[in-house]
Order: sequence, then C-alpha cells, then structure tokens
Amino acid sequence: MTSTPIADLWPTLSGGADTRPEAAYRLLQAAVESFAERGFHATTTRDIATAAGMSPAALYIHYQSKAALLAEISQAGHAATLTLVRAAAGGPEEPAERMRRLVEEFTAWHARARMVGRVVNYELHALPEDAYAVVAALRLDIEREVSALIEAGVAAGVFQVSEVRTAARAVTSLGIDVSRWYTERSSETPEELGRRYGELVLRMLGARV
Amino acid sequence: MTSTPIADLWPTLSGGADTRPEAAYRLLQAAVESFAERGFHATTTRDIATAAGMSPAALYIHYQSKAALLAEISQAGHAATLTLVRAAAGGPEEPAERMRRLVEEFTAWHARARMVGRVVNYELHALPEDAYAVVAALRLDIEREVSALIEAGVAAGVFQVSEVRTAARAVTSLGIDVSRWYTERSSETPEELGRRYGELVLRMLGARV
DNA sequence: CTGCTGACTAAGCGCTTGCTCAGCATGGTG
DNA sequence: CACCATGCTGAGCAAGCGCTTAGTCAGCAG
Repeated sequence: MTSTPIADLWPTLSGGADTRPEAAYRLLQAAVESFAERGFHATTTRDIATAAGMSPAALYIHYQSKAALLAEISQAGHAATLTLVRAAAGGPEEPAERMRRLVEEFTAWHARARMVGRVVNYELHALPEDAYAVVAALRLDIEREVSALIEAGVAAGVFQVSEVRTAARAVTSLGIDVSRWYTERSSETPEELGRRYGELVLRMLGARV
Repeated sequence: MTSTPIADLWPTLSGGADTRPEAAYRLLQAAVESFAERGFHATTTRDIATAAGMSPAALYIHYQSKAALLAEISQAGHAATLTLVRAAAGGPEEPAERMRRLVEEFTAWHARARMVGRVVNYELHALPEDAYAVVAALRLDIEREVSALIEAGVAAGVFQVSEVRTAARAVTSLGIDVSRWYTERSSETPEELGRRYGELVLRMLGARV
C-alpha cells in the first residue's frame, strides 16, 4: 500500500536484533494506516487487529490501549521529524543551503510518510495528556530550529524577512500540509516536490536564487 | 468564544427574513465548534444538543442526521471560500495585485473562521458520499481559480514559476493550514497575517515587490 | 371553549465500542 | 515426561453510541 513509510521510524524493528515481536510491528503499521485514513475515533480496535491478522484481544498483549498505539506513532513520528530538521539546520553549509536542504527533506518526508504525517499532525487532539506534553515539546523544538536558521540567514544578509516567526510558520506549514493533500497518484515524486518547494521557500525568504 | 465566524456563512440567518428557526442556527454553531475541536466522530449528538441548550431528540427535528449537519457546514464553508476566491481572482487589477488580495483574504478567512475552516478541511473523510462529491467539485474550482491567476501572471511576465500546479498548491496550502495552527492567542490579527502572507506569496511567485 | 400544529423532552431501543478473561496450542527447559 | 511462559482466541461485559418513539405543552384559528 504505502511504499516504505513506517519502517524508517522504528529502525530497531526493521534492523534485526529487536526484542519486540513482529506482531507488534504489524499492529503498528495497521494502526498508522487506519488512523491516517479514517481518523483515530473512527478506527476500531477490531479494524486494527483484523488488518494485522489477529483477534481484537491480541492487541492488548502488545499495547496497553488504543490510545497507547497512537501515542507511540505520534512520538516516534515527531522524533524522526526533529532529527531530520536538526541534521539539516545544523549542517556546515551557509544558511541558504541549509534551508534548501531542510525544506527538501522536510517536504519529501511528509510526502513519503504521509500516513504517519497525517496521524502526527491531525490526531494530536486524541492524544492522552501526558503523551501530548511530550509531543508538544518536540513540536516547539522543530519550530525553534527553523526560526533559528532563518535568523542566521537574516544575520548573514541572505534572507530578508520582516517577521521571523511568521516566516518560520509559513515554512513548516508548507511542509506539514503536504501530508494532507499528497497521494500516491500525485504527478511529482516526493523528491521532486521537495526540490520545487525548496526553491519556492528560498524566494519567499528573500534569498537571491 | 469564536468572534464572528459562522454568521457570515449563513447570511440569510443573521439577516432577518429567514424561515429557519433560531434553534437550527444554534445547533449549527454548536456543531461547528464541537467538530472543529474534537472531530466529527468524537462528537456525540448529545454534545451538540446540550451545547445548543436542547435535548438530543430536538436535533432530529431540524436535521436529518449528525452527518447532515456536517454536510451543511462543509458545503456552506466551501461555497463561501469559493466566492471569496472568485471575487479576488476576477478583479480588474493586474495579476500581482489580484493575487495579493486573494492571499490576504483567503488567509484572513482561515484565521477568522478557523473553526469552520477546520471542519471544512479536515473532516472531509466523514462526509457522506453525495455531499463529498459536491464539496470536491467546489475544491477543484478553487484550485483552478488560483492556477488561472498564476498563469495570467506568468503570461504578463510578472510571475516566474516553473510548475504552475505546484505553485498553486503551495498558495492554497499556506492559507488552509492557517486554520490548523491559528488560535485566538496568536500575536497577529487575521488581517495582519493576511498582509504578511500576501507579501511572502508574491515573492514566492517571483514577483518583484 | 375546541381542535390542531410544531417545537420539544424523557425514556429507551438496538447496536457497537474498548477492553477483559478463561482457556488453548506451542515450544523451550528440567 | 512434567512444567511453564508466551502468544493468541472465542466469548462476552459494561458503557456509550445514533436515532426513535410516545407524549407534553404553548400558541393560535375558529
């Protein structure tokens, strides 16, 4: 169905030496797809278990609750995104080049892993309070990385923006919204889309390109 | 709670000579807020009815079903957005000025009517099939208006974009996503945000500003 | 007054939900 | 062989869901 989306987020699983049974991974994958397509509340535990080839009761051997599944997806998804953003923003290149790479990878990720992206960005309200707190902190970190990079560009004289926070919002906003509208039938590959969005963002920030 | 969001969308109601009872309007308002905050499936008919000051059964005097409420909100919201887009895109000014106005108003609308905006953009999957078809056609019209305006700008030599469809996606995407993140506690007013986004989009499209 | 209408409620029906639990097959270990 | 931990199932419980039903009541025409 979705090419290779969630294995990237739980590398210990796709690796090899992991203690978690393969059934837990199948449940996770089924939950991602169901949450993304129907939403958390419209998804039943029977949906998830059936898609993973098990009875509803088996779900509770691997996860405490339906909400715990959502929490795991959301936290892993946010952590992966933050890692990606940090890697691009903290590179050795000059600010414009770092921003281009950040947007390219941020955008491509939201297209490639759009199922996870939807859960991550549009099911926040269904998270239990403690899981939400963890995730909110990660989101703040992401926004701060982007803001800091824009500020670096402004300081270096390569970006011209009147309000850094608004510009940072616009940059992350463009990438996040990709997971809403991108489909497998889209004419552009995730990487193509990333390159084009990178171009658009640099111009938006006032960089000469 | 939300300033003046949904009255604008059902002007016959806020006008005066409307046959629809005021109770139906209260239910609509309660549904918008509940769908926006919790999502369609997490909202119960008891939630809506209680918020409107009525018993659950009263809902069914004014609307056929919970889904019919969603359909009415979604169709009216999309129709209002298309009207706004058409008015800006079809103006007498030159393309860059029309685009600026379009983005300003599209963005401000998604900030001001963010509750309606969330229902309109993030609860599509819960629509009954026939209502979805109507709404999908409206969405296509909106995208086409934006694409045509970009093409006009390219033809006039004021915009430089390599892929019109990708650029159109980016423009609408920026506005739609506002309804996801904007809150009453945001530091910018909807109009300020609109002006700043208008500036960013013109630069993104390669217009000299 | 009578007779009728339209907005509304209290009660609850049939069904689905998230989740539990007793029990079963399997396979490694003494 | 016995023993037991592990992974799982079939059956089902309590709660809550969308929606219906029977009936109440204010308002109004005659």
